[in-house]
Amino acid sequence: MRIGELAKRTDVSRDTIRFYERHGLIQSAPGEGTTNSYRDYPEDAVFTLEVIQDAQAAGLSIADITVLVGQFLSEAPEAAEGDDFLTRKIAEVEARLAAGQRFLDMLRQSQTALERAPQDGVNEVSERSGAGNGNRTCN
Amino acid sequence: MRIGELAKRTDVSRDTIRFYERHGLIQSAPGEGTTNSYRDYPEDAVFTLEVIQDAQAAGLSIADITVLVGQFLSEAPEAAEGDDFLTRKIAEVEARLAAGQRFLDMLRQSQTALERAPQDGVNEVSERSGAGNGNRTCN
DNA sequence: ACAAACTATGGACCATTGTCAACGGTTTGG
DNA sequence: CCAAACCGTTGACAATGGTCCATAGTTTGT
Repeated sequence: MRIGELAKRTDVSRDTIRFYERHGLIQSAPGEGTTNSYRDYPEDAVFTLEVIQDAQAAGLSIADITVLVGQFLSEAPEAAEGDDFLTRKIAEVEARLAAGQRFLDMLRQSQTALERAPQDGVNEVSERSGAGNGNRTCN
Repeated sequence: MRIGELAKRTDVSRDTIRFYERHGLIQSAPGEGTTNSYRDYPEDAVFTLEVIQDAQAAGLSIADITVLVGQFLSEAPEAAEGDDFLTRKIAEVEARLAAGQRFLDMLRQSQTALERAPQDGVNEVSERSGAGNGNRTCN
């Protein structure tokens, strides 16, 4: 497909798609059997772009995503160093998601507090990592 | 406490602490009863900085965090608009964490696949949002 | 056939989030 | 007392992740 369709289907702008391509995140081929300069994006570029969105939500950089997406979508005979990288990134993302979850819990507590006292506004939210399910890890 | 101690206790550099302060994320007072220019950081700045780390892991910008931290740590009589902002941010963070979790699941699947086939490297990981607990939301 | 819509390329530009260096003043341990 | 370590301010610098513009060629609907 051409870049416009890909952009529409993934909600990623053309400029951003080209930016990703320049950085090696996705690939395209010269248009099959045409003489123009239009590039042709494979069907799975849609999937790749969706994964990239998720990976960014997980806090990974373009450089990291490039490596990881390369490991997903192609053969990966570099089991030794590749898996090491993968393991490090998993730990990193786990930590980040746990922290994000911690913050989300705080936001929800704050919202609850506001709902129950809509006029006099003093939040008694404090004491990091309290009891209950306050600091569950979600693994 | 002074900035050096705060930096050590939170693992946030002095420069970054000052950067946050310039952007209104934390406050300091002129040193109590001293004539020098040293600032004094309250004890709860440690907590605030920890929350900031978590909030960044949740994908929030400095500007957003400034607003939210202000709502936590001070009185918040603006229930109407404030809670609206809070609600939007909660939804945003929920979506981001769900996406991040999706990606983490992919990483783990990829790792499992690599472990079971350490030499011939073709990952048959595909088909977004599969069965099992693959796309649980963690809420 | 012709305008509207699409495409590629190149480089400029931007916001965000820090980081660093320089300079001069302050505190503190020995 | 003196050097080492600390502090504040200013302003430059940098990496990341895009976004925009101009220019020029291509496709497509009517």
